[in-house]
Amino acid sequence: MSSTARGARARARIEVTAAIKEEARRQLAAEGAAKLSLRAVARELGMVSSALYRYFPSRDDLLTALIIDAYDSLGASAEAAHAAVADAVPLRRWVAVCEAVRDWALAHPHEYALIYGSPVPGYSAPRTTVPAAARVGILLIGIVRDAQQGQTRPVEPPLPAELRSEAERITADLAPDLSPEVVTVLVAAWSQLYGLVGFEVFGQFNRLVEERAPFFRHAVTRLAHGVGLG
Amino acid sequence: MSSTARGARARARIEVTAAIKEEARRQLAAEGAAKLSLRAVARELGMVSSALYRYFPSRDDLLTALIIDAYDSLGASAEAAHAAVADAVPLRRWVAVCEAVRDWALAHPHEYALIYGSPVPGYSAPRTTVPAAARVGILLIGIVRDAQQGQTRPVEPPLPAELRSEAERITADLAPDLSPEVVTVLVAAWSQLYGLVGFEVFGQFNRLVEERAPFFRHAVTRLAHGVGLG
DNA sequence: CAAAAAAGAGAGCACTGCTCTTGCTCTGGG
DNA sequence: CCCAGAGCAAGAGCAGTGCTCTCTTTTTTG
Repeated sequence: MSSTARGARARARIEVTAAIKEEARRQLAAEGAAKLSLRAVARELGMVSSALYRYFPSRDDLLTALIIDAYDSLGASAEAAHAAVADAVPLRRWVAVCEAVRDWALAHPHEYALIYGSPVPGYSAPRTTVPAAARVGILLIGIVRDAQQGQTRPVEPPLPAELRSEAERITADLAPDLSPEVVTVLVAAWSQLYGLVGFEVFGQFNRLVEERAPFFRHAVTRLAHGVGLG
Repeated sequence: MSSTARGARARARIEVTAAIKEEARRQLAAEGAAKLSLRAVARELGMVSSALYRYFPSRDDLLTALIIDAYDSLGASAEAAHAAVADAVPLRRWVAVCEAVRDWALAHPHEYALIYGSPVPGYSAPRTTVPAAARVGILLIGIVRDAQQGQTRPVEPPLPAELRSEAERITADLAPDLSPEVVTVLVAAWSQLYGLVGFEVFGQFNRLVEERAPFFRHAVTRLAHGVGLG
C-alpha cells in the first residue's frame, strides 16, 4: 500500500512535522536562528516541549532541516528565474540567476544567514545538504556551458603554473567539457556572487551603496564577462 | 594628571575590563559566539556573574567590544602586510592585503564570523564599529589611487546610465580623485574579496577547492585587474 | 485480542542572561 | 583628617533555555 495511506498515525506524523517546521521557520524569519526556541515552537503549537523531541532529536536537527529547506527554496527560486529567460542570451540568463539569488536573500535574510552566514552550532553542514546547496552552482555551470557553443571572450590572465593541476582536478569534478581556465574563474565568481549578496543583506553597504539593484546588476555583469559571457 | 595614574580603582577597572575581554575572546575562539557565556567568563575569572555587569551592561555589549577589537585586529594585520611591501608595484600590494585578510580570517574563524558572518543578535553594528571596519577598504582605495599615477588598464564595461549618478555619489564620499568607474568596481571587488574568504572559512569550498592559497591568489589577482591594476 | 510500538504529558536537571538588594572598600571635597 | 557617596562584589532570585526520564494513553500489528 502507498505510504500516504499508511494509517492515521503516519499521516499525522508528517503533518505535525510540517507544522513544526512551519512555525520554526516563522520564528526564524521573525527573530533569527539564535532566538529559535524549541519550547516556543512547542508552545505555539499547543504541545509540550518534550513531545517535540519525537520529531526532531535536537534543536540542531531542526535547524538542519530548515537549512536544507532554505537551500531548496533558494535553488527553486533561481531555477524558476532561469526558466523564465531560458531562451535568452547566456549573459541575460546569468544576470537573471544572480538577481534571483539576491532577491531571495533580501526576502529571506535570516534564512540566507543560516546557509551562507556563520555556521550556527559548533558547525555542521552534514552531507545531506550538499545536493540542495549545489543547485545554483549547477545553474551557473550550465549557462557557461551553453555559452561555450557560441563565441566567448578570452579568459585572462592565464592560469599560473602552481594552479594548473588543481584547476584540472576541479574541472574533472565539476564540468569536464569546460576549460580549466573557465572553471576556475567560475568557482571564484560563484563565491564572489555571495560576497556581493552577503554585504547587502548583512548591512555592509549601509550608508555606502544606496542604489543597490543597478549596482548589483553591474557587478554581476562584470562577473559574467569574467567567465567569458557577453 | 595622566589618566594612567588616576588611582588604583581606575587602573583596576581597565585591567579587569581587559581580562574579561581576553577570556571572552578565548571562549569565542574556542566555541564561537553562540556559546559565549557571561557566567562562564565570570566563573573563569573567579568572580560572580553579576559583578561582570559593572563592566559590560549586557552580553551584546561584550560582543560589540569584541567586534570592534576584531575589526581592529584585522585592520592592523592588513596594514602590517601592506607596509611590508609598501614599495612594491600596486598589484603586489593589492595581493598582499587580500592575502592578509585571508590569513587573518583562517587564523581567527570565529572572530571573522562575528564581523563578516551573520549579525549575531537582532542585529547591531553600532556606529562605533565604522572606523575600525573601514581600515581594509581604505588600504585598497589607497593602492588603487597610487596605481592611477602610473599606467592602468581600462575598466570595462562602461557604467550603465542608471548607475551613473549613484556611482558619482559614492565616488564623492569615498575617493573624489578617482573615476566613478573605478570606484564602483572597487566597492564590488571589496565585497567579492569577502565572498572568497567567507566561502573558504565557512567550508563552502570543502571537497571542491583544495589548493586554496593559489586559487585565492589567482582570484584576487583578477580582482586587481578589474580595478585597473597590473 | 493481546503485545508492541508510537506518541504525549509532566517533572526535573543544569544551564543561560539579567535584576535587585545587601554589604564592603576606596576616594574626593569639606 | 574624615566621612558621605561612589564604585564594586556577592548572593539570591526570576524567567527562560535544551534535553532526559518516567508514566500514561493511543494506535498499530502479529
